[in-house]
Formats: sequence, structure tokens, C-alpha cells
Amino acid sequence: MLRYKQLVSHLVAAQVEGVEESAIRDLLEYPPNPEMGDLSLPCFKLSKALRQSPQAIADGLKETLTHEAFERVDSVSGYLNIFLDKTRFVSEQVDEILMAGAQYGARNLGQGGTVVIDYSSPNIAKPFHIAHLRSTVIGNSLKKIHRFLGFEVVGVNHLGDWGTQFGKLIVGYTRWGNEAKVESDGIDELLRLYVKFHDEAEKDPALEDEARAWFVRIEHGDEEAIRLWKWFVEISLNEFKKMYDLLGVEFESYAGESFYNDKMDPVIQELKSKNLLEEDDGAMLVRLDQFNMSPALMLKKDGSSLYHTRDVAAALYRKNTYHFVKSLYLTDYAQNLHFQQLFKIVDLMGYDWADQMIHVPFGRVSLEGASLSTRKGNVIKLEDLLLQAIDKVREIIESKNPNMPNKEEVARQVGVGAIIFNDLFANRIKDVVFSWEDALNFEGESGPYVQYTHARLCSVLRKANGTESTELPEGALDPSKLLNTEAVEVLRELSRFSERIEQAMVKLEPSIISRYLIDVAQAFNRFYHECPILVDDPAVRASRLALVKSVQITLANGLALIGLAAPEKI
RNA sequence: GUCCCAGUAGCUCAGUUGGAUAGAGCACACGCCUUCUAAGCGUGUUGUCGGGGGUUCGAAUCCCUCCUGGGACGCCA
Repeated sequence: MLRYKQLVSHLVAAQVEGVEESAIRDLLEYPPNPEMGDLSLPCFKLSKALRQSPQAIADGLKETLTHEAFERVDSVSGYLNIFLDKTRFVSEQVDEILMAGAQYGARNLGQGGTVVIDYSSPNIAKPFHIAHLRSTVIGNSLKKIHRFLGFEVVGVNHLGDWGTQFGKLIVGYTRWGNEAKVESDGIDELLRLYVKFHDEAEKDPALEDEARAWFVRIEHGDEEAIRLWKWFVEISLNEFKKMYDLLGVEFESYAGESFYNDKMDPVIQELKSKNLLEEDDGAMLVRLDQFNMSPALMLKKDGSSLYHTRDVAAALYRKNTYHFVKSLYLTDYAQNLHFQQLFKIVDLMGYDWADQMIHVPFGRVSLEGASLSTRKGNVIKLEDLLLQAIDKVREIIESKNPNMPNKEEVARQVGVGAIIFNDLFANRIKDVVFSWEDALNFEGESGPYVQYTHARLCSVLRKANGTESTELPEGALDPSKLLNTEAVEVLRELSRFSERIEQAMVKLEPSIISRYLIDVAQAFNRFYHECPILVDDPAVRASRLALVKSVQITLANGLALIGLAAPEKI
């Protein structure tokens, strides 16, 4: 539909004096229902510039706006409504999709510029639970969306692999743990030791000192301390990677907090030399009062670094290493202030690229209204959730399609897909109250619904071919066979794909893609129930199959953008 | 106390950046598989768009104010 928007804005701009083509383009919108046309130009905003009433402008344009691509043009209460020539539209749209295939919807808006995305970033030695899922899947989708639009993307997993908690962990381990148990139980055992430490430390505060001492040993490179630290990191990472494999998520960099240990002193020096650092009660901070923000602590009283110190170092490192045009940080909105401060500090340091850093906040996850707490045990491990979802899918497959090949693989794709989709469907800023019922609902607006529709399309294509191939069989498209309401509605929906992707990129909002996929699937399923595809008439059959293939391509491309597999059989 | 975010159908959410009659799913009722996958499709019911003011041709959308909920506010990340 982009093509038609360009055509209309070009023609209109030629008719009206002093209004930019791009301004017209931005005004164009889709009428609320098809009886009003395919594209609409509200003329209200042109009214002042042209010194005419909206109705008069629309009336005028109605007479002069002609093109072979238009069936007719209407003027209704200030709106200029354009009805496309359906035959032409249908034929062009199907051709475009079939030609582009896996690239349908892709564009080169990024022109090779690099986007760094900091996402997932779990803490070492703590279980990967459902709250980590949001950052992971939103980040992963933004990554795919940017790639599809011509950006280079660097996914960074900024692991929480440093800090005093490792001192506590070592105390826990040396006092109450053993190697075999940690090897066999992994993070669960590390968590047990961590919780045990806190319980014991309440009775015996000396343990806290012991923990601090261990962390100092880590910082000073003590062999035993480093060995244990690395071991804990490795064990955690192995478990995280199992989750990433299941989710189909990959990172280009695992540079976590520890990576920046030797990169913070220069930051402090730079802040000092730029007169941004101020001492207060023994700590060093950057004042941000004039920007209506509280100060940002850069060094504690004892001289050790903080969250901000590390993040400034990371920002500089990422810019110097990747030369990004955009750097995204995915965290929940509780960190809004932190990132505003961070960006302001980089700005004050004189870096003109400070405005290329963007915080992408999302809502918080709670469990039956109570906030999640690892230490209180009020969490749901992601692994448990995914395995439950996969189990449920497996049962459904067993009852409906027991002879399907690679059932296990499909169960995984659909089960995981349901969970990912569920997390990506609402606007990211919305809080989520986790419920098993919602997470495991596979009907209506769900991942499985879209995947099911896709599999159904593939099934039709296979039947048409009489083989396992889902390619489009030979046969000429006759657009006049696709002029019924249901078919045109499907194509209308398909034609908006690339605009939706761009919107998702601009708003950093994967839910736009998820919703779009639901819209496409709904439109197609309506068509599917109205119009038999594998009919005798060769022209009707070939044309409907071309539509089927177009939908299949679009759904597959869209599913990939939100990180879901598109199995051909379910 | 200050600042930020959210509030739309019984529930969960959309709403093309100020446009036409505010839309989906879930739930509920009924109907549709001897024909291409029923994880599907159709029909039906539900709205003080949190309240009140204002801005204008026009407001769920922008401004002010109040209410409710969430969050952040110097030595965790």
C-alpha cells in the first residue's frame, strides 16, 4: 500500500500549491471500513493553507485526481476517498509478495547502520524466571525487526556477573555446599546457598564481613576466589543457554558487568577532568538538579564503583567498538530515571551521540498481584513454564494429529511460541499479572492460532502439489478471480505489512507485529471458510493458491520477526 | 513530599500520533466437520473511553485539575 500512498501524494501535490508531497503522504489514512474506500485524504489540515473549506478541496480533487490505478474517487464531508482498481491492486499485490518471498516486507531503512541492543541481561547464580522473559523476547524481536529493515544488529547480553553477591555465594559454598551438589543441581543449589547465607547472616552479621572479604579477593585476582567465581558464572551460563536455545535467541556479545572492571577508572578521570564530579559525604556524584533529576552516584564512600559508573563505561565502549547509530537498553520501567541520568551524563561529557541511546522500558511482571521475589521463592522458572507449554501442545498433537512426523520438534515450536507470543502481544509498557491460564491459552489471539493458520496454508499447498512441497504450483494468476470481499480484504491486510514493520521499529514495539499477524490470520481464515481453494476451475484454483502462498509468505516472515517458528505441519 | 507511567466492554487488550459509526480476543448462548487441518468460522449481548473543566470544524487521543493503581527518588543492579 506504500506504493499507492506515494502515487496519491504525488498526484495530489501536483494539484495543490505550496504543500509538500511528504506532508500529503503523512495525512493519508485508511478508512475505517472498505465501503469508504482504500485510501483517504482528510482535507481539514489543508484547509488553512489553501483557504478553502475541506469539502471544497475534496470536491476539487475529486474532479482532477485521475489515474488508471483508481476505480473512482469520492468526496465525503471533507474526506477525499480513493477506491483502487481492484483488479490491478490484486494482481500487483500478489506479484509483489511472490517475487519478494522471504524478503517480502524487508526494506533498507537502516542502510547498514549498526544498532546495539542490550537485552535479557540476567543475574548470574539466580534462576532464569518469567520476568527475564520480557526483556529477552522484546529485545530479540527488535533485533529481527531492525535486521529486516537493513540495520546491522549487535545483541549484547549484559550479564550481572559481578558484585558482592559473589562473596556471599562463596561463603555459602565453603560453609554449606559441596562441589558434587553444585555440579548436579546448578543454579538451584547456588540459589539455595545464597538464601542460606542471608538466613544465617541475620543471626551472625560477621558473615557479611566475610563475604565482603571474599569479594575483595575476587577483585584482587586471588586465584581461589577467581576460580570459584568463574565456575559459578559458567554453571549459570550453561543453564541460561539452555533457555536461549529453547527460545531461539542468540547474542553477539556476552560482555557483562565484569567486562568493564578495567574501563571505569578512565571514566572517573574523564568526569573529573570535565569538572562534572562533585564530592558529597565522601561519595562522588554528578549533580543533575538543573535537569530536574536527583544526582547520580559514581563512586561510593569506599571508592568502589556503581551501576552508573559501569554503564557510562559500557556506553563509551559500545560507541567506540560498534559505532552504533542507535543503542537500545531493554529493562523494566523501574529503571527509567537511571537511564535518563545516564544519557544526560554522557551528554554532559560532550558526546553528541548521547541522543542515540534509547531506553526501551517495559511493564513489570507480578504473580497473582504479589511482586516476584527470588529469595522468597515467589517465582516461576521459565524452564517450568516452557516445559508445561510444550507438554500441553504435545497432548493436543497426540489427540489430533498423532501420525505427524517430528512431533517433538513441533511441540517445542508451538509451546514456546505460545509463551513468546503471549508476552509480545500487549503493548510493552503494560504490567503483566502472570496467569497459567492465559499463558497456556492457545485459542483466539495467540501464537498457536497464527502458527496453526500458517500450517493450514502449507497443508493446502501440499495438497495442491500432491507432494510435500509447499511451493506455489504452476498456474497463471487471474486477478478477476480474487475480487470477492474476503479475498480483497486479505490482500488489503497483506499490503500493509511493511508499514507495520516500520511502525514497530519506530515505536520499538513488537506487539504491532503480533497484532498484525492476528489480523492477517483472521482475514485469511474468513476467506478460507468462504472460498474453497482446490476447485476444478483451473483459473480460480491457481488464483486462490497464489493468494494462499502470499498469506503463507507474509505469516512466515512476520512470525520470524517476533521470534516464532513457522512449522509447516501442526 | 517531588517527579514519571498507566486507567477504554464482566476479564485481557487494540485504537494508524487530532478524524468518519470506539474495535478484537476471552467468557456466555446458539449454529457449522461424508469437501482443502474445528488450535477454525459465523450469529447474538455488553461502553459515563477513571471524574470534571478547557482548546477547535472535530478529543479516547492535546492542556489544566482531581481520583485510583504502579514505579522512581545517593552509596544494590
